[in-house]
Amino acid sequence: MITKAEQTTQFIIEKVAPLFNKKGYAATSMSDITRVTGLTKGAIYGNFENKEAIAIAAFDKSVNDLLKRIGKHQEQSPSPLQKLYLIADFYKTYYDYSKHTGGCPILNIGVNSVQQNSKLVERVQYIIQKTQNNIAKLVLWGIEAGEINPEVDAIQFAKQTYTHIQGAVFMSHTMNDHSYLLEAANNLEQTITKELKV
Amino acid sequence: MITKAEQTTQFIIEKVAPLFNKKGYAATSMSDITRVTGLTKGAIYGNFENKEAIAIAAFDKSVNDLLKRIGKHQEQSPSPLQKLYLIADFYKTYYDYSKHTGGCPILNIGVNSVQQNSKLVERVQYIIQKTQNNIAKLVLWGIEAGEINPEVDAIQFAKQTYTHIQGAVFMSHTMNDHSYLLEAANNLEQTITKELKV
DNA sequence: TTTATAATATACCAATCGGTATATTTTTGT
DNA sequence: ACAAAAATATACCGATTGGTATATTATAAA
Repeated sequence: MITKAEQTTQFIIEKVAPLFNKKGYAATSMSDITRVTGLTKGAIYGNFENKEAIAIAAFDKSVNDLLKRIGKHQEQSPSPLQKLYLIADFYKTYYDYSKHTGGCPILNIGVNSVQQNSKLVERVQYIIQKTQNNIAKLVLWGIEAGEINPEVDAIQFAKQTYTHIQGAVFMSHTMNDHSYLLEAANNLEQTITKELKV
Repeated sequence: MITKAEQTTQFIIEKVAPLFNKKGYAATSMSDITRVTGLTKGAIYGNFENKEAIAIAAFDKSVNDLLKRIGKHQEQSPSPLQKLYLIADFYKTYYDYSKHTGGCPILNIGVNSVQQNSKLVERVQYIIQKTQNNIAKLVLWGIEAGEINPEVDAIQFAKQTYTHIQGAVFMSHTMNDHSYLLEAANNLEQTITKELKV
């Protein structure tokens, strides 16, 4: 049985996630939170211990939504090589998607919680590491499957790929220009074709 | 003649720039500013109209220091191709440099002022555009000088290069790991050698 | 339908926010 | 050394901050 409070908790998280994403931890106030939810402080503090707990739940929600989406996009092919192409393909649509969630949670929360909020930055680091490992695993899997050149350094490729993508996310959002993400995605496709594909 | 106020203004900016860089606009308070400067509100508001003016001056100072440093580093060679290599070389040392200035001003102020402070984000956009144009100009100059393959798309290369570097700045600082910047710099050197050099 | 409990609203707290008026001190030109 | 002006310090402003104690309302089991 799903209680009323559990519903309210989810409702608050959904409403508040884009806010923390956009403004960051310090700049998001409790009155911002009551405003976007239409609830009072009593309701908010009845469901969360403090502001930090809300920010953490909001980050987790944003990231889980994102990871689910990327995961689903990769289901279009069972081949590890094709899954790598599908990651590039995913980021062609990421500008519009992340706009309506208040920006990229990894980038935004990463930048504005580093050396500011240890709990948040630890979560960001964990997600980055996890995402990187997933890319590296696809490469190793592709090598096993004979689809990818066995001389490729999986971890180095994963780091380089994720670095470039996050750079493109930053540039596109800061410059209000879709093209950085499009070109980074195209570039990734070319790199896969030239340097990974057997 | 340099007045006392002008001295104080510069002093405030120097002390405060790493603070805004690290914490962002909203999270940096006037009491933070009086604390790190050792001055009172009277002195601060005697030299700046408001908090936003301090943040803008701090950003300009951080960026000017950075651009001067990159410019100086490139003076080591008159050749446009070598200047591109020197840009890659510069970013090998950027992790330590940007750490003691509270992080990269372009990345940090970019992320936390986008859709929050139009004056700041406009300045960030201007600097990104300017830096990109400088890279593109080096490529064009290198083509004219016969050092660089004339088929290279200068603007595309500049965008891609700057995107990758900013991604590496983000990753290194968020993950507390120098290697992202080192590997991005090495990667840039390889790209110059393989795709630009005639 | 009643009752216990869970969930939300209201009203408040001290602390801090950005900013200002004025008093005091320091600098500057003479 | 002195007076005028510039620069800095002090003391305050109303508004807002995150958070809490308590009152009220809604839910759910009997």
